[in-house]
Amino acid sequence: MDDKSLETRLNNIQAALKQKGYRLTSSRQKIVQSLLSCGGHITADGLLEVIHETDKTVGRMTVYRTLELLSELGLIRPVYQGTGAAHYILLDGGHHHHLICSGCDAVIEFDECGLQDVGKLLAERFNFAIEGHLVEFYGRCHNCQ
Amino acid sequence: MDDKSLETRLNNIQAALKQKGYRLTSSRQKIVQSLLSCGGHITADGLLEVIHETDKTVGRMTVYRTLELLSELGLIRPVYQGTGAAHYILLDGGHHHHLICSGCDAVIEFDECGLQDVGKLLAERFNFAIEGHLVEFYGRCHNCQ
DNA sequence: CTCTGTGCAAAGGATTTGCACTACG
DNA sequence: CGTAGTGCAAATCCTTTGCACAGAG
Repeated sequence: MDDKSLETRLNNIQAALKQKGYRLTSSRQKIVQSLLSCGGHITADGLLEVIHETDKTVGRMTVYRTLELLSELGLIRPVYQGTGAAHYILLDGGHHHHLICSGCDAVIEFDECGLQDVGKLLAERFNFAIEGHLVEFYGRCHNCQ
Repeated sequence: MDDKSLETRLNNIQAALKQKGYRLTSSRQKIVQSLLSCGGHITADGLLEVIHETDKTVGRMTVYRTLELLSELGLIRPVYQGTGAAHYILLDGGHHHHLICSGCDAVIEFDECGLQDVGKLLAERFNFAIEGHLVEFYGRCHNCQ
């Protein structure tokens, strides 16, 4: 389900930006690239640090604004993980699934889903245009039990 | 699935607190009571306002701390809804399912789930003690399409 | 060339401490 | 009675604006 290369996903996101009339600036490219290569599950400031490892010219504000933009486009999504700042997760193909350990905040992503049918049912019942979904299991990982 | 009365749910939460050695103060009782009666999906400050309608003696700090405590116990969970402050949702029986409209931030809760099997599979595969889950569909509601 | 996007600094909120006081058990 | 819990105010952290400048199209 999730066998796209980073390259492909980068292109998809850039295409989505372009299609909506947003510009493909070098800052945005670096931000998207870094977000993809680190796999998501990162805060805005955390992402800024990653970016600064290779490029100091991108500013914090641009990271915040780009993440907000990508959220609006439905490409990523902020979630709470532990306390404090928002963590952004990637929404490949509109959905995302993970386990979170409430002990150590470790994250394990998975692909199983089985929610297509439920989604269709809900879309009909509530007259709702479903664009994607997030599934989050929480509990205790191997080490924290 | 979700046919518990407010009374029952209040007792369950209070029992969970007691069992873990936490005290059942009057502030905590009011906070939990207000949270249940408003159905969740509310910010800390929003909840404080609701409480203050009937009781001005509960302080903001206590609300924040109680919500954090309930989160640790797995009884509620903070989520992003729109931007700004964290919204807390109730986790009855460990799980919660809703639709969120990305246009107007309306929330529709539902009971369908069908994730028990997936949960068991994941628990085995990752040696993970699953305590509950959250399912969030997002898209556009009837009015926002 | 024009207008979107950027970066800085400062403002604005939300959440978290530190500490003396209260009250549950 | 002792300790967990509370409330206030100040501190801290995260995020958003205001504005002049830079760069994509």
